[in-house]
Amino acid sequence: MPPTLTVDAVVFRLQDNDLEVLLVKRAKDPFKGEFALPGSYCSAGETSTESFERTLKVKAGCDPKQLKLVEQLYTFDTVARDPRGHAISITYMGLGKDIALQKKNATEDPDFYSLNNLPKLAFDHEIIINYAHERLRSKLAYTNAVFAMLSTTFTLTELQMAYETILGHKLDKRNFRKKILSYDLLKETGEKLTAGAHRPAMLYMFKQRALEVLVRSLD
Amino acid sequence: MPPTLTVDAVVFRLQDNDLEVLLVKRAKDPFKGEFALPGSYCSAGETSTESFERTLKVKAGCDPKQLKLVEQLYTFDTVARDPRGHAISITYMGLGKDIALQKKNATEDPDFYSLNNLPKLAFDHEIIINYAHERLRSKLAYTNAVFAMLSTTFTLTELQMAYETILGHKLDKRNFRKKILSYDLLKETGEKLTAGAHRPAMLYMFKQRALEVLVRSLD
DNA sequence: ACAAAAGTGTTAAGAATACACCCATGT
DNA sequence: ACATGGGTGTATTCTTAACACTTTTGT
Repeated sequence: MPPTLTVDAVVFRLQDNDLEVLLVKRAKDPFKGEFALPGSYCSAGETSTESFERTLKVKAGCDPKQLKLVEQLYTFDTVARDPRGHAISITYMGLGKDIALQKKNATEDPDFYSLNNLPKLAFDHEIIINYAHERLRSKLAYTNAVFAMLSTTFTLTELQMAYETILGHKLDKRNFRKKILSYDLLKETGEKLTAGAHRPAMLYMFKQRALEVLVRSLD
Repeated sequence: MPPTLTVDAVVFRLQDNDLEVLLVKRAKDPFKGEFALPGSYCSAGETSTESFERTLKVKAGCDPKQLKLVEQLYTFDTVARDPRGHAISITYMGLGKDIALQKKNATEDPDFYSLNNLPKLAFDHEIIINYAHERLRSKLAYTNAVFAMLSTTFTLTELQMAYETILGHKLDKRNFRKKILSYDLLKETGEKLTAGAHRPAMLYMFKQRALEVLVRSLD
């Protein structure tokens, strides 16, 4: 008799220089009406990645193809975690940009909420979100993972702001540019972005929009 | 109907400047008689850590209290992973020193095997072992995790050899000593170890025999 | 006296940090 | 002409890496 197996999804996006996470309002007890991460039971014949994708579609009206990076986080289990009894939850983190939610197809009223102002959460979901945030922060330092949270093209200032938002502190402009360019991850598009009464900014793109691990760190 | 949930254990020890992993010979099909990581089904009412500990006791005659550090690795799942059908495996890594195996109480003939000379393994267990080895290598660089694989007291040469064995390459003696001492993790015991026709070596111990995360890396 | 491992410092190269002004544009 | 964000370089400190000889012991 195996324990109950569930999947929970931590989906992050950047919006207005804020890091936001996708939450739903639970349709059923326990914690009915409270905020929670989208989650559901795993079914036989389904990998946990497939359960993750199904959960996003059904519970949050979110097409998982919009996520540019998905990574398994950790498998949480304690007997007391879920008031219904012993549950084991495999958690995944997904990152995207401009993630659309088809609320009319979603069963649990999904929306994004700023990490700086989280509502009270069901289960141990606040712990899971903090774990995911910490993982994301540390990945920024040794991978190109930000690509998943930006448009295809972006200015160096936008890139720096993404880092600052996720890390939670300011970075030095000259040092940041020197370092990120030294990694040879970016290429100039040749296009410029004119955005107001000031000098236009060069638009860059990542050479690879797939996860790359760097030798030295960036923080 | 949830998928089958199992736990697999990767237990490492250092022996004669070799990194060794605990393997069993499977008592039952599938893969009967082949080498595998100790593993079993999770039961309801049991956390996965408890399943891990029970597995070690029953399958490998290994008292889990001998492990000085235990860490969850990853949850592997693919439909094809186990010929019996869909299985999900939560994997744990355990580290110890002088790990005793009570073979007469073990159901599956446990023993340690060098990572440099692994037999053919059942399931995807070779992948899991490589994943664990990689995790261990990277943990050496930013934590004091080696403590779990050494005696309470040790010489700096022993410590360096532990690093070299796990990392798989030589380190510079003077730089290694300078760096490891600069972290302030070690204290001199005042005792010396006389071990042959040469100058005796100072014995050190870790100030904390629990996981600590360092600011800068050691490699 | 010799063999064997323990112990020890310096120099050079590279990486990280701190820091301030000119440039291109819109109004 | 002025306000706004874009773009750039240097000096200092810290970290890493390379490298060889003396010390203490047992036989």
